[in-house]
Amino acid sequence: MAYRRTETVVARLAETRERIVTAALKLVAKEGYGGAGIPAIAAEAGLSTGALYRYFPSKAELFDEVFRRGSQREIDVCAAAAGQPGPARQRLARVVEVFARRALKGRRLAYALLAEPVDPLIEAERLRYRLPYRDIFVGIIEDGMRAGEIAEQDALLTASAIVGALNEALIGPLAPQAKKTDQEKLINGLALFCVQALGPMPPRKI
Amino acid sequence: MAYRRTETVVARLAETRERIVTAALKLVAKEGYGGAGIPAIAAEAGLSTGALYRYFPSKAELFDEVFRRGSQREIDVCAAAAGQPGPARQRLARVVEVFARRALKGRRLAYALLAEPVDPLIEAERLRYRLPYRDIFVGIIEDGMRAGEIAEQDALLTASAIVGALNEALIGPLAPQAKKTDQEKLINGLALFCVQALGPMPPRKI
DNA sequence: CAAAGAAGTGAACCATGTTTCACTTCTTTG
DNA sequence: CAAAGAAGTGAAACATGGTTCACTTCTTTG
Repeated sequence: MAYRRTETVVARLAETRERIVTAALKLVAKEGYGGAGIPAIAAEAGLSTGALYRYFPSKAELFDEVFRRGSQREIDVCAAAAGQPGPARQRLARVVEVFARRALKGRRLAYALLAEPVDPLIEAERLRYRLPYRDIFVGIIEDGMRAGEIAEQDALLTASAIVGALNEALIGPLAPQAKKTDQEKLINGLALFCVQALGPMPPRKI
Repeated sequence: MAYRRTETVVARLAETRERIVTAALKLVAKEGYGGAGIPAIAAEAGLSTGALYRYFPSKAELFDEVFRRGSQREIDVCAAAAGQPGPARQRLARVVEVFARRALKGRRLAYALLAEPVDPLIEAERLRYRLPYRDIFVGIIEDGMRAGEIAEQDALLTASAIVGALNEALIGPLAPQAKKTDQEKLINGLALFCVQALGPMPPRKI
């Protein structure tokens, strides 16, 4: 027994792993998936292709983590916006605004995370990372129904539809070659769309 | 000059071309894109791989046509539904219902056309084939605005959002492994969502 | 029916990009 | 510092699947 992982080594390994994810994220944000092959990521992280495979068993698993990282902050911010007190419609509008505004700000990454055509393998990952958003909306809608602020409905359906609406409406403006549109108008329009989609205030129960 | 294309030959060529597209469509509908490689398509159409390339210069162009075919009937039906007389909201609801109902009926193909993860190359085609739907909705919305039935709004934005909402809400139920849900409920829910998203009837102009 | 032009064949080719592996370098321990 | 176990290297192997091409078969015309 002549070698054992020291704390130092463990820390360094963790740091390297971190560097890999960061490098991948950086490349994706800068050049899209086209520029984010394994050799490029490894180089960007400052290690060899082979070494990368000591940290991630496959590209798919690497990108699983890359998506988690790329999305987590956004999801957190949206969840926080959703958690603010207020009527359901207002909360929904806030989340939509926050989501759209941030996406438009970090265009390249948002495009990659939401819309850029990618390998089927990675696409499958990406679909999964929409679920948290859907769930945020489900929460708001259910709260609204409980509070009698919005009509009874299939919260999952409405929430899915909202997620789809946001994505699709943003694809165009997020595309790298898109010409600048009036972002605030877009954001407000989207928020209005989503809030209205919930339907009118239901008649008060007696 | 010892050979020229006879009418007969021209007809046969056209027929072969047709067979290729049909074969591709059939394979996609049956097994998804996984089963729809060039060799498989050629075999299904009853000719060799090489021959196929006399009809289509590349896979992308073949699939361009495959999408056109796969979508055209659906688009036509939706356009017809959109063309029926009536107030904009009603027309929108009709289109949504028709679209969703037909998608749920031809699940496998609809899934392939709308949602299945595919090569980036093909994904790009697919994005293009959403535009006709968007344009149908744009038409309805603009009519509605002109008629004072719905509030002034960015028709392109609303239409895009509707397309996205439909797609996303259908992905789950269309997925091959999805368990059956109450389709009519889904369809009605979607129609309601979309109609409500247009906003309330604006106050009459004086 | 011979010549010419076109269509058809399918195995080989190629491009792309992931994954492996024999080898080197580094780190730890007795 | 020698031995052992890990981590790192990077060129080569591999996998996938679209595309090509030298050759064969078919069709037309004089």
